[in-house]
Amino acid sequence: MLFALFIYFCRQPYLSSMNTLSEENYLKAIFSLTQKSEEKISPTAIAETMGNNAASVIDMLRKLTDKQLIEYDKKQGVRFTPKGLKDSILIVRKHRLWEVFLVEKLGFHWDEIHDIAEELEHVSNISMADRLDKFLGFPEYDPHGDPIPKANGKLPKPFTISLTEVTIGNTCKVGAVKDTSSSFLQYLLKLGIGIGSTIKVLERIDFDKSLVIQINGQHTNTVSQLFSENILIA
Amino acid sequence: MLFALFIYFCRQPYLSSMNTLSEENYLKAIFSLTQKSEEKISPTAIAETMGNNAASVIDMLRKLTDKQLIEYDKKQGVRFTPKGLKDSILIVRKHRLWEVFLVEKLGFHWDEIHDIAEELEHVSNISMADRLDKFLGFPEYDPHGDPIPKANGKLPKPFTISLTEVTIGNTCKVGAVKDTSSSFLQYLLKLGIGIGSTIKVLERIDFDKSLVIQINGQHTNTVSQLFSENILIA
DNA sequence: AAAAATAATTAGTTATACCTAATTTTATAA
DNA sequence: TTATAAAATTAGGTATAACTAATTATTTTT
Repeated sequence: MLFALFIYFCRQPYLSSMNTLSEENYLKAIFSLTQKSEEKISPTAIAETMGNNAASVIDMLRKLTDKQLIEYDKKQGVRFTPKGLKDSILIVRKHRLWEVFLVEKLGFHWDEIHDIAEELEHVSNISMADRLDKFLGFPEYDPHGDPIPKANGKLPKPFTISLTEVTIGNTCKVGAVKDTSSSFLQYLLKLGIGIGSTIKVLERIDFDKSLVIQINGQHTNTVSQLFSENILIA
Repeated sequence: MLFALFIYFCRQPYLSSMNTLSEENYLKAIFSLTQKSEEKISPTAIAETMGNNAASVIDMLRKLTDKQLIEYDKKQGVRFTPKGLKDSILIVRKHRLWEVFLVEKLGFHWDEIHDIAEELEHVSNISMADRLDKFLGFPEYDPHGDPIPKANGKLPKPFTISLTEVTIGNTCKVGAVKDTSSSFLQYLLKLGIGIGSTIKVLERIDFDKSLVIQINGQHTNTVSQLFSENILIA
């Protein structure tokens, strides 16, 4: 009898250990917001990153709270529970590992991989991430230069200094791109800029803060401020 | 005006070129039934393979018919349209290629891969199958010995002759397993039998049609009729 | 401090894909 | 041929996860 009660009270939280596709996408969006800024995470902000409706977000926040993946109140915004953080990091880990796979093993270009990895990241096998990690040789950064969470959840140091901050005359290497939209990535491809490319900053135009840069010691180009802000140096 | 009408009438069938997860699972189930026997494919049979309800199947058959993936009437059962067949074969192709990947590249055992491949097979990028195929060296058979459809939709010859048909005293090689359940695959693992293993049939027991076999020229074992029926020889 | 704007929330609706139960149709056996 | 069983189908319902529109809270501006 007592045992039955025990079972009864243990049911709820442990039963729902797996997350739905939709839940995973919310976790990912919330995680991405925690990385992007220090501000509190609001339903509206989540709706924006997910391209959906705040009302839908509210619904889901209730669900994620019930599953003890997040805590939410209007004052503090959304915050992860330890379990929620762990789950989110695993999704990001899988996403970025699959991106490496798609580029290194299947020969996709870096502007094609995001959407594919969005599908692959949800594959639920428990040892998948670790096996993939090993197979790929434990890469630290994905093809956009984003740090890949380790098996223990730790993230390698992300690149944070943008091309706008490089002193005139200095040379640097591209560590990551901030914007990962196809249009930006394809433009970079056209300019011959990729992760590891060498960029020498020749001149800064005061008028609009555009930069004249030399790419891989070869051709020079003028690039906009927006462009420079989205190049992070190694 | 006429043009607007043209657009209007063209909408429906072409709009819905991508299939949902659920639709893909039905296509796969129907395909698997076409491979297994010559009988007409009934809603009940589909419900059985999918482990769901015949009423649900009827619903989906209507949807797949609307999308021009199948044709269905009670007399003839379910049959693919060319488009439906093409889509199904692509799913099977992806499933089996991913299975090869999971075993060859990630080191999974053959009893672990089915469910993972069920998730991977739905990844929708148009060049995924072909890139994966190339990366894996264009394998002809998956880790269970099932033929992998080629890019043009053609299937390599499947293995059809079971161990029950091997003459006493003869030696054969395992080409495929019919049953791919974990319990069977794990038992085979325990016996040291895999694809390519050598089996010599030493004796047939009249009473229950069990076989005494020698595995890889080493140890001998007695196996049931059900067991032998599920080993297909190369 | 009141008005206006923005954000959060609720209420009610929709589509998908499943379900059960009841009914109709078809096939099989008496 | 009729009774019975099995299969197909319909009707109606559920959960998920989205939506719109309306309402309530909270900020911001005046």
